[in-house]
Amino acid sequence: MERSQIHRVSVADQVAGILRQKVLTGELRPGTFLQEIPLAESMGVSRNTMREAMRILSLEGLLKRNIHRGIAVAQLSLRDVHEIYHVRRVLEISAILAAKTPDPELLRDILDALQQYEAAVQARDWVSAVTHDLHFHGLLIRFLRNKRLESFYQKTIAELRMGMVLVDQRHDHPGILIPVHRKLYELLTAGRLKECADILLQHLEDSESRLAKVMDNHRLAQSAAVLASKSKIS
Amino acid sequence: MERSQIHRVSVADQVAGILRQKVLTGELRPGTFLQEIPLAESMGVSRNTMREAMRILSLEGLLKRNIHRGIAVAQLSLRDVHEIYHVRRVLEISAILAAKTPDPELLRDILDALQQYEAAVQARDWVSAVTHDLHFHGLLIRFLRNKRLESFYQKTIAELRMGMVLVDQRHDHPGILIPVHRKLYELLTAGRLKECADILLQHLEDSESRLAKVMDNHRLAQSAAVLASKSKIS
DNA sequence: ACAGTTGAATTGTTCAACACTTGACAGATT
DNA sequence: AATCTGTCAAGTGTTGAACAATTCAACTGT
Repeated sequence: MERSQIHRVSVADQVAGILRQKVLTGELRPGTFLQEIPLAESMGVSRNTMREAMRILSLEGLLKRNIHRGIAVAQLSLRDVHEIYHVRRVLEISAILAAKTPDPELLRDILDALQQYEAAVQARDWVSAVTHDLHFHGLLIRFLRNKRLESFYQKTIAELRMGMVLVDQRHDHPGILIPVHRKLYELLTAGRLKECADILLQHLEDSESRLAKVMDNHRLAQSAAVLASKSKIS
Repeated sequence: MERSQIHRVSVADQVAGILRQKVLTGELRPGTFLQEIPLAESMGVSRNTMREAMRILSLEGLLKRNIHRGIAVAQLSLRDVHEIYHVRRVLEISAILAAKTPDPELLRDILDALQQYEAAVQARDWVSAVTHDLHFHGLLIRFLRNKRLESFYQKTIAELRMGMVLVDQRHDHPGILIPVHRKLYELLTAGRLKECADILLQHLEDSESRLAKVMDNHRLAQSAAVLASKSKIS
């Protein structure tokens, strides 16, 4: 019998998973207030179970808890974005430099991710492109062969993705990044790790400043909209 | 009024804090099974609140949850120790290399920790020495100026400390490490970061192999004790 | 205007019950 | 004797209802 196929997960964990999906896909947008009772009823679970699920997500950083005031979907500040990219630089570069004798199977997975990414870009499917882009980078971390670092990295990337769904993906141009990713893969397989790390560092810095710019524009547009609606009221 | 002094923390968080203390000090030893109802009653809280607290600690990695089977204090394997030291190497070395223009106040805190550490060693107070040793290293991480990396590091160190209380501290000789820490501090203040990182790397590797050795001896002693008790039964 | 009060709404916490799993034990079967 | 099977107690998972504590907005009277 396949022991791994059995579905033994607690309801609270499943609810946390569903909620996590909704946050990461942007169905629940940053800043949204979540009320325990309506949410619990809408998902057919008890309030206690919903509280456990929300506790999980708040410990992951996806929800922000204010005691006696409610729970809201976390909002990334520019400072958060800077921190997250700092984490990425530290971990991804460490990972590249650790790829002295890379696992062939892992290299093939990375190539797969790269090709799917390129296909998505060619099809102008930006959402899919972002997914495979992040998957590509996530696979790099596996060179570290360290569960704790991997799960911390994934948790951090989840925060980043939450912030990214907010901005309109089409304002960005992930297609520009194809040559960079291809170059990273080639240097990696060639064992030229130092050069690969340098390119990666540059890539991450570019990526950060591009996202920061988009988010800043978005923020300005948002506050302008708020001002407009306020003047309409008065 | 001092708003910061007001006691606005949920009971579940407080219970989690108390439990965390008990685990880190070794009052609750690795492998101990925790039952919800007796524990909740002993601390005067409800079962649900205790469950929330245990959920927090299990997400921190201090408790291990087996569905329908109970919760136990986590036990570090040698592989875990290796992973944790890997995390330390990656983060602490990144931190040292980031100390290009170190904050003078932080340097003074580090010096304080160093001196307290040396005093504890001189007084043969090993428990205190370990505390200040870990505090010294924890302060290094502040050079990264990154809340996410800092809290991840602290969480990881907590796991390590939990594993360390198990073994008798006196078998180790933290006094040997005084010159290393002093040297690290001197290189750091002199701005000789690359050398400092090299010494630190060496120090962490030594430290890991020393702990691994102690833990392995301890493990052998434990299983020998188990065998002895079994033979006594039969 | 404005400080103080009231009250509805929401979260924090407790309690009691039931469903589901697990592990151990006793009896049946081979 | 060894193995299988059904039963049972204990513990966790989940629910629903209740009450306490806190916040926030509306109302009050001055």
